[in-house]
Amino acid sequence: MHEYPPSLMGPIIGMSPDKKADSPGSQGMCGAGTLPEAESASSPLATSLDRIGPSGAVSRSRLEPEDDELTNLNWLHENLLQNFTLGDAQSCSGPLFDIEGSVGSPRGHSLSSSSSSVSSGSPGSERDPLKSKPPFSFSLLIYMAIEQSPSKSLPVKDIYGWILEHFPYFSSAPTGWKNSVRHNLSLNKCFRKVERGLGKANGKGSLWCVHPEFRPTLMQALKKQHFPSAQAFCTPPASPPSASSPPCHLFSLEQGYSLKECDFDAATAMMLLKSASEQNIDPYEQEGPIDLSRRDLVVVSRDPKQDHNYSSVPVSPSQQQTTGSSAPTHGQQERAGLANGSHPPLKRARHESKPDVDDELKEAAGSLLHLAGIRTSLGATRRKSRKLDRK
DNA sequence: CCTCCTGTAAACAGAC
DNA sequence: TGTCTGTTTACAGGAG
Repeated sequence: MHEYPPSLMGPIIGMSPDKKADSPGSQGMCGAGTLPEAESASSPLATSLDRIGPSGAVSRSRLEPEDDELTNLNWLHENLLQNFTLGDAQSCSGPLFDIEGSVGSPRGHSLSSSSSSVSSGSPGSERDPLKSKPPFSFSLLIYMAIEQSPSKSLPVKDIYGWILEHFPYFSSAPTGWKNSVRHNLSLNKCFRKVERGLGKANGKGSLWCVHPEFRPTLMQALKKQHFPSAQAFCTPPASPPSASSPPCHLFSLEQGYSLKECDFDAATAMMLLKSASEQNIDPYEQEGPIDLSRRDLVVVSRDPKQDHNYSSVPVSPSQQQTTGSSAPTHGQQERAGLANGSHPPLKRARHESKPDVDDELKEAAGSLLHLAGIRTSLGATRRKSRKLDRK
């Protein structure tokens, strides 16, 4: 049985119907939402949005690294991953992992029938990475998008943009994926809605951010999700890959990034590390606004207990531990249970076994550090400064 | 076979 | 009014 963290599993989800109660009127603490929109009047999220075209098209790829983004995926991609591209990756030979994991896609069905489903194509046939379906679930895509944003929060539109930018596959996919994204945001507990200041004056909708409590989970899921089949080829994080003896399996990202999947895993580790370090300063654990650097954001629903559920049945923490047995229908149990955090006992327990997660985090972080130190001194430096910034 | 997770479609309401 | 956003329900398919 795979160990997808329950929280990541499906309707891991986060917002509960209570969410509705959260809406404008009852946004509780955040409702006030009227944060001093310190931001450039034009955009509360200027730091992140200003790089995004009006149409939502993100032009972040050419991103000039921002101090603010020291820990986000941008630098990771740019520095860590790209280094791989420029580095020995090219000299590597071996199975080319397309984005779908040609060696065995974890998930068979493609996003859409129209997709240039690599899996359906004969080997060797058009395996255009740019058109391949990402090996990540929407949850992870969203997660990455949010995490890589300077403010650690993005409006759906920007999430779309990020996904489109990094996974061109979606640009040619039916728009249904957007629905899926929204669906995920709403359902997935890992994501929390944040109210923008100025009463949405700067755009529709709210900002979405990752619930800190689920970061490790997401990290883990990310780590596990990208190439399940590839793990067999990869050296476990425990043994930090050295520059000289890393498994050489190429993994081509849509953007043209080419990296060894093991390295990619290391990238994940990067995130893990970052995540771990950020846990202590997570906005959610603060009394104030969610973002350390941005006080213009207000958590719409920050209570981890304020779980999402389809059935509108509030679940108390204690219930979360024991529920899962009194579910109506299969489907509903599935959803209500996961959605509202009342994961089935087993899963719930798994999710709560933080020590395990921590170990994983540490383990991954360990290899990550090696990689960071060896391959991306810049990244390390940035992360460091980022940390300082946060303080 | 069953359960769970994920993706997709669709309906609907509210906000802009 | 049309579009976007957010929520919810339902269902299908794959994996464990």
